[in-house]
Amino acid sequence: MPRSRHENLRSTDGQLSDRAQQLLKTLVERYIRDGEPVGSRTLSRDSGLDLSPATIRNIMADLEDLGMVRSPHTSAGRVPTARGYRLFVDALLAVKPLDSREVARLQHDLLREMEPARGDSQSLMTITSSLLSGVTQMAGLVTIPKREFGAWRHVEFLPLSDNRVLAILVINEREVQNRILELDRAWTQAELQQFANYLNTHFTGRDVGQVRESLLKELRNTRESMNEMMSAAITMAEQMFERAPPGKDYVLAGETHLMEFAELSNVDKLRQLFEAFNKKRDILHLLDQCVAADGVQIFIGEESGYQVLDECSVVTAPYRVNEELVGVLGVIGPTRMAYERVIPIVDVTAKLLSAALNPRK
Amino acid sequence: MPRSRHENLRSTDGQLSDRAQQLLKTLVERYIRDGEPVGSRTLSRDSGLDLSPATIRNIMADLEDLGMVRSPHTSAGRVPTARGYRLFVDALLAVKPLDSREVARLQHDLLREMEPARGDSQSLMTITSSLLSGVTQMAGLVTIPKREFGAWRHVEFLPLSDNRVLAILVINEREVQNRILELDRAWTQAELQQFANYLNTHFTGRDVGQVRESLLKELRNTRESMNEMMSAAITMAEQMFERAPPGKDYVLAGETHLMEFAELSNVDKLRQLFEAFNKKRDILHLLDQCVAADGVQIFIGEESGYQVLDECSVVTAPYRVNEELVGVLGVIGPTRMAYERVIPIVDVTAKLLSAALNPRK
DNA sequence: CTCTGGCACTCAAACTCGCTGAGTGCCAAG
DNA sequence: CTTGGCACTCAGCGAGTTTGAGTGCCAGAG
Repeated sequence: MPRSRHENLRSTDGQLSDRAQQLLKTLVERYIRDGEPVGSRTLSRDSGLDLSPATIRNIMADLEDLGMVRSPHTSAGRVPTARGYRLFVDALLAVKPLDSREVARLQHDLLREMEPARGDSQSLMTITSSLLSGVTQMAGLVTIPKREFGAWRHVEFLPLSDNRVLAILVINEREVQNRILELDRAWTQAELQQFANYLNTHFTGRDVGQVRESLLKELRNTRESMNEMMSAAITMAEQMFERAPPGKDYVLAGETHLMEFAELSNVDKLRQLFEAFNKKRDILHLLDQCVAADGVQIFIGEESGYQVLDECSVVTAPYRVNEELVGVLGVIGPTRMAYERVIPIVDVTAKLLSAALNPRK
Repeated sequence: MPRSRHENLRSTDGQLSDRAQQLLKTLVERYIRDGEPVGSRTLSRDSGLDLSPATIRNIMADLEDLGMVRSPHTSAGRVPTARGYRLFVDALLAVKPLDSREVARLQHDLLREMEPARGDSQSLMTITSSLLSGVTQMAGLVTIPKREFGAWRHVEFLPLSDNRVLAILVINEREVQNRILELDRAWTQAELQQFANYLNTHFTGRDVGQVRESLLKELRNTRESMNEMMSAAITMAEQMFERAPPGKDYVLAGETHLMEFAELSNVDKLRQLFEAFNKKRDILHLLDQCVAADGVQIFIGEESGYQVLDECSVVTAPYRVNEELVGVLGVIGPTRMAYERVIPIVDVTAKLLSAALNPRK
């Protein structure tokens, strides 16, 4: 139990008093702006509450007991903790939905960059990541969707040695994926051609995700009634989908921006962070958690559970194709970032990317 | 004209005396080992020359006049300059050709990693780059060859909208390249199929580079005698080769190692370096100069002409396919690197990669 | 002419000291 | 509950000191 002498600053359910919230808000805003511990005098001046520094000191002591703020050392001002940021972001921050002129600008920039890469979703991810990083001056991040989407265009099978077959699948206008299939027997080139023809006539123009699903269903339901050729063709297509695309898992851009922040000027910390980016595993795991939740997600500092992200926050939003969430994008920056600006940017960018990926346009 | 009072320490043609060379050698070795300015006393002890510190100081003054060494400040020892390193690697360094056990180890590691990626040269580059970085504890670097190589396997043309065609070229076992061709008129799927058939029957199994050359020749020589179909097919194939592969230009690995070096602990310098890696342009230009020269090439510090590489050295070696130099690989590290070790490693790795890429095995 | 010991000198790095100013905690009075 | 007052703390800064490694130069020995 906190030994604060001002228990009544919080209402009974553990919430903070309005006054305390207002002060926390001002403190966080100040700290985000200047990056320096905020003292009671400053708060007294800037909070608009007309309280003396002494009173504010009392309230700050309470906030400290609650773990919302802390002092770097005895005679410094207060700095928000992860928990303080959390409250700030959840309850105190008024995210204004981004000036429509700015939205237009983002959209314009994105479309301009995307123009030459139309139809190649890998490039779209890269471009979007760069845009995010450029506009926020932090690191941009876009996951490559695990689920395939887009219109089935064409498939081609080429025999390799040892029962192996190279499958080439063209999706959309210009997206080409290739896998190696390990089969249980060798097929002649003519047979493979037949399979490809069969699949192409059936599936061309349909959404790849749907194709995948209907393959599963069709195989189970009508296996007996199929002739050998159809059956083999479908088995191959199935295997093609099973082998996950070998590509990378997310596209990162503008990592170098992170080097400009004072709180990351520790080279060792920086190194660990960059190594985590390269290893990808942890970051990916974190991002996975964000695909599920609709809307903007925020991880603040230690909240993420990964030690390297100590002094970083991650702001993400999922993007969708055909109403289905398929990936996330976002930014990574110092905990001390301008959430107010970053949140709507990430939000809008996710929507713009969704729009760009959406087949009907 | 240097005002040294010991002109005779150099022989008439401007070379250094043996003694001075020996001292420079010891100095560079020391400095590479410890990273700290080397004083006259240390040299007197370690050079094996049986000279007093005072004498050595005189010689050092000469070396300083010649721009081989410099003092960080008055009362510090001497540190090699780029020119000093240059003389060291060119004349003083005895590169022993790497223990055959170590070669075997390298080869073993490389082959083990490459096994699952056989036939996909992009992956081979990535793997090689990682290996270089891992074994040298610096940044590894492999350029993607500009010239294509490998056996033509299969080509496929798919019509897109607006006279555009998606060309898919399969090389070797599993390497798939695709380009978009902008043509002067639309072709039907059947026509495109004919073109592809024609090209495949003619070229399958042949080296892509040779195909490219013979396309140029054939088109000029026999254009008149060809029927329209052949002519169109060849024009398309030509265009396919013209459009450079869209991929990246080099594969970098282990940049993070560079953060561990004291001379790069300046965050700002580090940022500039990493930005140069991302922009690629300058680095690529530097690497281009290395493809021509056979054998190991070394750029030391400012020699490269790029300001960001100030305190870095780049050690490269070209690799080849079919006796032809097609790309370079190498490492980037601090000027103060163990050249003696790095040079043979880069050399051998280039040979190993060449072997792995060589079609006849 | 070459080498060497000696000597004066320089300078970065490490440490101390004291000061200042921003800020705190606590208390007693309004 | 709020406030002014007071004692206290502590990082940061600048100035001063010491230390040690190392230099340059000189004069004498070989």
